[in-house]
Amino acid sequence: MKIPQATAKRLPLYYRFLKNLHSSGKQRVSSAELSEAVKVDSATIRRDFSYFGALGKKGYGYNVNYLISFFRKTLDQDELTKVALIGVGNLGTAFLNYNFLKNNNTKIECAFDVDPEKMGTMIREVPVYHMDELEKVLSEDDITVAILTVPAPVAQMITDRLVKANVKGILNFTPARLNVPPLIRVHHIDLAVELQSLVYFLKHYPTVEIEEEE
Amino acid sequence: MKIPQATAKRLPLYYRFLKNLHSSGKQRVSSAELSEAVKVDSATIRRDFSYFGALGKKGYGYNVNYLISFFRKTLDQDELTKVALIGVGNLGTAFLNYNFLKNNNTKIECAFDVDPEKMGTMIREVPVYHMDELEKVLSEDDITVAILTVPAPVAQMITDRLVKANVKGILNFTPARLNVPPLIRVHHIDLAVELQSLVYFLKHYPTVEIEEEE
DNA sequence: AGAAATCTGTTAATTAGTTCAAAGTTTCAC
DNA sequence: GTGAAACTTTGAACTAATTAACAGATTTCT
Repeated sequence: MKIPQATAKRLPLYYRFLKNLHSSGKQRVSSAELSEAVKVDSATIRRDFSYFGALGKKGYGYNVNYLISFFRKTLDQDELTKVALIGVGNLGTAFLNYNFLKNNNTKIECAFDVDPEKMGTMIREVPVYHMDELEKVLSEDDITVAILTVPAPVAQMITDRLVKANVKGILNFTPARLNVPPLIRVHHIDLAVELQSLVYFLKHYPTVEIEEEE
Repeated sequence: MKIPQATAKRLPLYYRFLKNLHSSGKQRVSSAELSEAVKVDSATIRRDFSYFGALGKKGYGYNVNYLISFFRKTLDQDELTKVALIGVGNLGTAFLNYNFLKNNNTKIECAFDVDPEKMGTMIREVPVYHMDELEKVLSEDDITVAILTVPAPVAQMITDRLVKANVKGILNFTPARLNVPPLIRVHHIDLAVELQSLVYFLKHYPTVEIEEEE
């Protein structure tokens, strides 16, 4: 199945809004209504959905329950994805308090930090281990996704360890650009760059309105 | 000047790495070297730079100091951009502790929350006001950029107030998709979607390697 | 039942973004 | 000074993504 990247990035968004619609009692929805909610052009939504075949009915729209169950399967929502959090600083702690599980069936299973004070504690029921135990815990728990919220200077070194420990995907909140072997996937979220580019757009594109994602 | 969006988003990234190069003593740099550092194809870098005219020299590369001073002007780094933070929860607090100023000449000038406990306190030298004072403080301080880290259910209501208070750009960390008038710019950073889409890519695009942003 | 309205699926057109590669400068080594 | 090597600039090709537009299917209305 050849789904464009841009489409793939929107799927979780669709899924979440469909669940909202469902819980507000809606049975059917048109691409135009959904567009209003998720702020994506309705033609784009129809195009996106059609990559998966004919999910809707002409003249009717889409059945909310059907779409939800379809996306649940497509997004593997039936199995829990375990995630490790590396670096329990301010940002890391914020993520530990963020309930990813609720909407996404992803769960931060364990956290790591170098601070001996933090070691052995639990934050929101997530155990915090010392960084030395990284490899051991990851392999025992069979975790292949990591959120990286460590200081930039140590990001590469820790990434190397993650890769060795069989991690396949990294959500990198560090300003560092990571060197990884070809099959490892890294998504960057660079807060300073986001803020800076917003400011740039405001000053230089004063009339246009566009959204992003990153 | 017609700079493609994709290019504009990379500018802050280039700027930061150029400063790194500078402080490590480098005088000149080729697109290939820079590519290695920022993980952007070298042809893309050359194309990006060339939108601004001929910044480099054939056979030589780019002069680091020249590029830095050029981007400093282009990114308006000489004037400080004041930013408001709305919602001093876990994520908001993390941002207050993040030193945007250091690299970007953007500064969180004030923060707002509904919690009366927080009101009147300072976090990292940033004063926390009650949400009721939003309009007053923003207009007094002439702030037009806001970081939104409030609970999703109140995001739209607060956005409406921000817009009325003359805010032009919003960095939205809320899962809500905001309704704003045409001239207001919103960048979304949706943490759950990012994590979810990373997981999707891992399962469905196991062999390809691509990076993202924003 | 028939006419009007709704709304998808998809083809085609458009726009945006990336990458290639030829042409042309500059540097460097000798 | 000369030739080879290094590197940018830029037109052109290519790839990806968005948007328009409409035929065809279904529903809704009367």
